[in-house]
Amino acid sequence: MAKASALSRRTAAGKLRQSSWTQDPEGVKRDILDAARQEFVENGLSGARVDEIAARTATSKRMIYYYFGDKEGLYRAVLEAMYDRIRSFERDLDLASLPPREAMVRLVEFTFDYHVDNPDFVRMVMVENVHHARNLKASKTIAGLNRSVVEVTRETYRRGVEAGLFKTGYEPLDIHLTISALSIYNVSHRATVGQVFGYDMCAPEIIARRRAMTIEAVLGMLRLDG
Amino acid sequence: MAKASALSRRTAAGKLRQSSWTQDPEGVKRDILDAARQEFVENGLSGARVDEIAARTATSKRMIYYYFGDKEGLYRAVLEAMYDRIRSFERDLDLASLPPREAMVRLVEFTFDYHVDNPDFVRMVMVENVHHARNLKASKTIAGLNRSVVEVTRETYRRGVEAGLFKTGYEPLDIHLTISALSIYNVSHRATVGQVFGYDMCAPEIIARRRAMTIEAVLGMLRLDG
DNA sequence: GACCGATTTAACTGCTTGGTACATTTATCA
DNA sequence: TGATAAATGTACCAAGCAGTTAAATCGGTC
Repeated sequence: MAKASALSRRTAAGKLRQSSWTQDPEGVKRDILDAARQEFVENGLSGARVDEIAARTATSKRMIYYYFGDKEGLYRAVLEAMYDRIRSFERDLDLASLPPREAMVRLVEFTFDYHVDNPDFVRMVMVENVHHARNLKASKTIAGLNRSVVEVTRETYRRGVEAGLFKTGYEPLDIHLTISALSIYNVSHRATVGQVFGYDMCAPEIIARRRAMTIEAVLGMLRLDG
Repeated sequence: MAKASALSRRTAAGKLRQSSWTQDPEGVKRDILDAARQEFVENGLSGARVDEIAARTATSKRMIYYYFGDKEGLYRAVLEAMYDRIRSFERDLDLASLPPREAMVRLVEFTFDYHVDNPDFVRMVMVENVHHARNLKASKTIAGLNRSVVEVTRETYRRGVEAGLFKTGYEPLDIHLTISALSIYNVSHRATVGQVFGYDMCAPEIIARRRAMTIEAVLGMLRLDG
């Protein structure tokens, strides 16, 4: 496939090999991580095959073990890279400048869109849950990371309550979980929903509809008159 | 463990075996399905080991292949049994006798509680999604099954709209998916939420809180004044 | 220009694991 | 009671697969 791209150094049939290559640790690592992400996302942790990951790279299996130790180490590296990415995105949110209600809507939209746009992340989280978050536990980097979203939620909710717009008494984390649940489901359960109900959750108009409903649900939950 | 129960016929150390056993096809099948469910729920499809399943039964590995063909056949059988169970539960719902709003609340409560009470089902669905619902596709039994919940949702929603209680314009299936999303998440994402936020989604008081919020969110979404 | 650690290749290994061959026992029924 | 089919136990196998060995090559340094 796209193996003969940037890192191309393989010969056609193994013969005639020019036996010349350039050192590129970072490039090789990125190449491996990329191939691994695809494979883990596609087949899960147990379902993924190291040989298959190696085949997807421009390098060899040996390098996987050289840089990542073992299969789980590689998996953990992929997981960490994904969480890093979501953290960097969260910084872009600037809700303080918006009035509470609009800020909350934007927070929901952001969360919803992030999951739609990053199905790989959703699937990795799913896989991680199947494995009881064992590798999340083992990772030092990730601990105390996602807290920031909760802080943003807390602040937005607080302002809304203060302005007399939102019902009081909720835990900010619970609000975040509600938003998460409604956002993740549409991606994580595409396959079974598609199969059982014949409903294509990839279709743009359906995604748009579920997005609107998610906003309504969250605002409805927070609304005062009940 | 509980291996030496109803089907007990194993000798202590293999020696001294009395070489006497009774035929019990249905019992053996149930025994295998039970052991398989535990293993698949615990480790997923690829992560599950046939030898481990056999070890959990009172019978031998040979019987698994005798009755279920191969690993995937066994997995499919477990999946089908789970969907059978949820279908039988759905019959217990009698919402027609309740006013629309109360009926909707009860529907949400039922769905929420079912998932909390059947984490195995939730995990199997998760595993199935990791595998792109490939086995759901392969199963004849399951197709056109879960439709009944949607019909119940449709009818309840219709009555609510007619009574001037609910906002118009929603798809019944979308309402069901919203309820499902909020119900499933608390079970399916226990591990990662527990790890990332230190939040114990098994704790009764937290479950109760999320249950209440789920009801609020769904009713809030359906409410007229917006 | 030779030395050295970092990087990379190619071939290999041994255990795991899904699946099977074959013998044996149990129930059925003529 | 003895023939036959269904059910079960035991031992085994071959492929799959994570992980390794050993040697070669590269990039810099003195």
